[in-house]
Formats: sequence, C-alpha cells, structure tokens
Amino acid sequence: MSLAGLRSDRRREIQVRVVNNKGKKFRVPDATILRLPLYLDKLILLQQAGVKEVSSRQLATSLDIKASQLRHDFHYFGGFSKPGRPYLVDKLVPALEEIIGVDIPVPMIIVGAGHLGQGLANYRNFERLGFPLRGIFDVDPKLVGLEIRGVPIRPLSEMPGFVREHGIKIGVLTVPVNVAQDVANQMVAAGVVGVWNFTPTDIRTPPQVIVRNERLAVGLMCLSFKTKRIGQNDELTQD
Amino acid sequence: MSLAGLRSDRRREIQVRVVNNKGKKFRVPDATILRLPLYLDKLILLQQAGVKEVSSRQLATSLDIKASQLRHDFHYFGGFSKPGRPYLVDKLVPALEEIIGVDIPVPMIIVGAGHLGQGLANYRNFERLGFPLRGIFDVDPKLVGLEIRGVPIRPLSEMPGFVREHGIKIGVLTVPVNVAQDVANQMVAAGVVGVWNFTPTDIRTPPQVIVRNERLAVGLMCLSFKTKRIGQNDELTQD
DNA sequence: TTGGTCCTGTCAAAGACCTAACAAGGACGG
DNA sequence: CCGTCCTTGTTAGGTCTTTGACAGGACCAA
Repeated sequence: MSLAGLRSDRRREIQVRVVNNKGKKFRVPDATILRLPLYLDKLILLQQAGVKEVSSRQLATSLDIKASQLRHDFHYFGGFSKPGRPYLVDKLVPALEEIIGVDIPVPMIIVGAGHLGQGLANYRNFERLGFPLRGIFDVDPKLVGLEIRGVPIRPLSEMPGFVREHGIKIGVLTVPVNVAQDVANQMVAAGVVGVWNFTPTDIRTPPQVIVRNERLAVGLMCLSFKTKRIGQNDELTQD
Repeated sequence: MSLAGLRSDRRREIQVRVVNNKGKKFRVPDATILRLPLYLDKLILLQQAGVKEVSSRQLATSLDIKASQLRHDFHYFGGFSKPGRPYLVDKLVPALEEIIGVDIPVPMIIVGAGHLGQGLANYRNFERLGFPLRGIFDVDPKLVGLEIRGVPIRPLSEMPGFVREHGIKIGVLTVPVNVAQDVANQMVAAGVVGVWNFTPTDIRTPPQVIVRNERLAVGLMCLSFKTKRIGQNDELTQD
C-alpha cells in the first residue's frame, strides 16, 4: 500500500461521463480520476527535466502501476498518441491539465483560520497547481486582520459577498465540526461549486456541488490497522 | 460524491488477513479497512449520546452506505451480534478499537515543523483517537526550541535516538520533498513501523513498514475534475 | 524491401468489491 | 401456542477495476 489514493465514495456519487475523440462515450471510473493527477505530476517533472517523449511503460513503472492500466485510463479520453509512437510530453501535459481542469486557475478560499486552515494557507503548492488562494475567513476577531502569505484573514460575515465578487469556485472547510454544515451552506448559497471538507463530518449539498472529504483521522487509523498486524506474521502477507 | 474514502493503492500492496471468531480465514479488502474508522467514529458519537443498541441499517444509513455492506464488513471479523439482535454499542466500540489498533495508544512524532507540520501538531483530535504526539523535529535552528501544545521542537539529529527511546511507532513526514526519502530512511532505521507521508513523492521502505501517502494535491485535483464538468451536463468533448 | 523492435489502442478475461436476497434467531402480543 | 416484525450472518450474483493479450503502426538497420 502506499498510494496516493483517495477514493471518492460511492455513496452519493457523481458519475462523470466523457466522449472521447472518436465519439465513443464512457463513464470515467473514480479510480481513473484519482490517477490523472499522478500522471500530470510526473509528466511535469519530466517536462522540467527536458524529456520530450515517454512511453506508457516508462511512465507507469515510475508510478508503480501497470502500463496497460495507464493506457486504459488514457483510452477514456481517446488516447494521446498513435500506435507505434510514445507520448509527447509537451502535448500530454496541457491535455491532462485541460482534462483535470487546471488549465484555467481555479480560485479558492479557506474558511476557518485555525491551525489546520493556516497550515493549508501556507502550503505553497496549491498556487502552483492552479488553485490560487484568494481569501481566508474566520469568526475570531483576534485572527481577523492577520495575513498569511499576503492573504488577509477576513471576518466570516464577508465571505458570501467575497465569493460572489471574486467568482470563487472552491471553498476549503477547516472550521469546527459543529458549524461545518452551516458554513458550507453559506458557501454553497454564495456560489461555490466544490467543497474541500477537512471536518470529520458529512456535508450535505445540492447535487451540483461536489464535496470531497479529506478525513485525516481515517488515514491515520488505516495506518494503525496495518502496522498493528505487522508483528503478527500469520495475518499479513505481501503480494 | 463525498466520501470518506481514501483508498490505499494497489501498487505495492500489503494484504491483511484475519481469522474470524469462527476460525474462517479472510483477506480483508482495503475498502473495508477504510470504513472501519468511520464506523468507530459514528459509534463513539452514539455512545456519548447514551445510545445502547444500533442496527446495521441505522448505522449504515447514517454513513450513507448499504446495511449489507456494513454487515459484510463486520463479517470479516466474525460478526458482533447474533441474528435477531442489533449491535450493542458498548461492546462494538471496544471491539472495533481493538481491531483498528487504537485500544493501546500509538505514540507518534512529526518530522518537519513547517507550516503543515505545525498545523498537524496542533490538531488536537489525534491525541483523542489514540495517537499521542511525543515529539516534533526539524533541522531549522530557528524552529528548534519552540513548543507546540507543550511538545518542543527538537533538532532532527536527535530523532533516531528519540524514536528508539520512546518506542515511537508512527512517523509523520512533513519535510521538503527532496529530503523525504532520506528522513524516512532514518525513521525506519530507528524503528518506526508506519510512515504517514504528506510529501508529494513516493517513499520506499522495507515491506514491514507501512507507508500511507496523504497526497493533498490529488484530492484537490479530483475536486477540480468533477466541478469542471458540473456545468457541462456531465460531458466533455475532447478534440 | 524485409525483419526486428518498440510502441499504442483495444478488448476480453480475471479479479476485487458491492449488493440483494434469504435463512434463521429473538422479542412481543395475542 | 402462533404470527409478526424486527434483527443478523452468509452466500451467490452483479458490478466495477485491473490485468493480460494482441493487432497493427512507426521507426530503424541492413
């Protein structure tokens, strides 16, 4: 185990369908969606290193997956090369960026400037990946006015107007559990289309709004589950 | 979509096998392992609310999953009730805690006291879930000596000795990418059995050491992929 | 040109996972 | 006692994902 993978759950699932460049229609499995960012990430590294071509086998082995799976994933979008020729890095990168949706910056805000919120606000990478942080909000007057990387913390009451005015697409939810649903409702009403939920609770939204739960405690407990069984040799095998 | 689910990836997979209370042997699917913490979480809430009994249907619907799936999950461990009687909350909670491995506290350290590391260090919940934070480490002399919730930041050089001395089981990796593998090696050599990796890179470890990657950017991109398609009646035409 | 090698797109088989269905057990009321 | 209504454990079947296999294109060297 190792991955990367977060799986979107099946509970109230949004199914994504695409039509590939040959007119065929597919439902894109969540498992594939999860791998797209990994492909992009590795490809950008290759691009920066000046690599021009890469084969499915090279790319797949560097990500510890099977080449056939990678080709299968690409197949949903019609493929990016022709039989016989490896993929061109400089073509693949923008194609994947467009598919994932980071070709155009997706502005986001963080609501809840507690420790986790501040930690995320400081995470420089998001900007680079196409998710510029436009605002941080909190109810606590002691936090309001502080700046994180040039972005000021504003009072929560200003959030809905800010979202509307700046066309914010994604809201990061790092508030206390008990107000999570309420704050999410406000964000959604103001026009946010994606909620990145770090609170350990389920957020209800209308079906047009995507929620992604990042349940840190779950990850930690999975680790615990497996490490616990490491010592007890009869219960754990590696393939 | 909403999930909860982070999925461990299949790439270098550790398979967990258990023997249930009837002597039957199963491989526990990762998907099940991911749900166990959700069950436990909800059950603790019920317990605190004074609820004594809960049926698979009640518990499942509150988590937006199918009751049959919940029973199936429990089945790997032999079941926790008898046909005809609902689950007893006060029995189920400790049973799940034991299965997940949080019945005995699992001491952990955070290596890398940057913003993300500090944010995690401030996250109070881990303590409550059975993962006490025993130490924080960093190379930066400006950070060394600071305290976060009573836990001092120590120089990285002291980390291996500390791990050995305090029997640290889990190491949280929040260092810069370029030193991630090196620091992980040190942790592993010192005796850590689980690595919670927040760096956007793969960590190689011996098979007895479990790595869990928490790739935040992947979650964000999945959100982007889906939100992008919400406006376009679920279809993407690629040229 | 021909043969060899590497490549992709495609599909079918295999595998992992989820779900519906059901037998059987308990509690309760009549 | 029986019938009803709830429950769980268990399994078989269906669905989703991954993997293996292969046809055929592209390049290269002889």
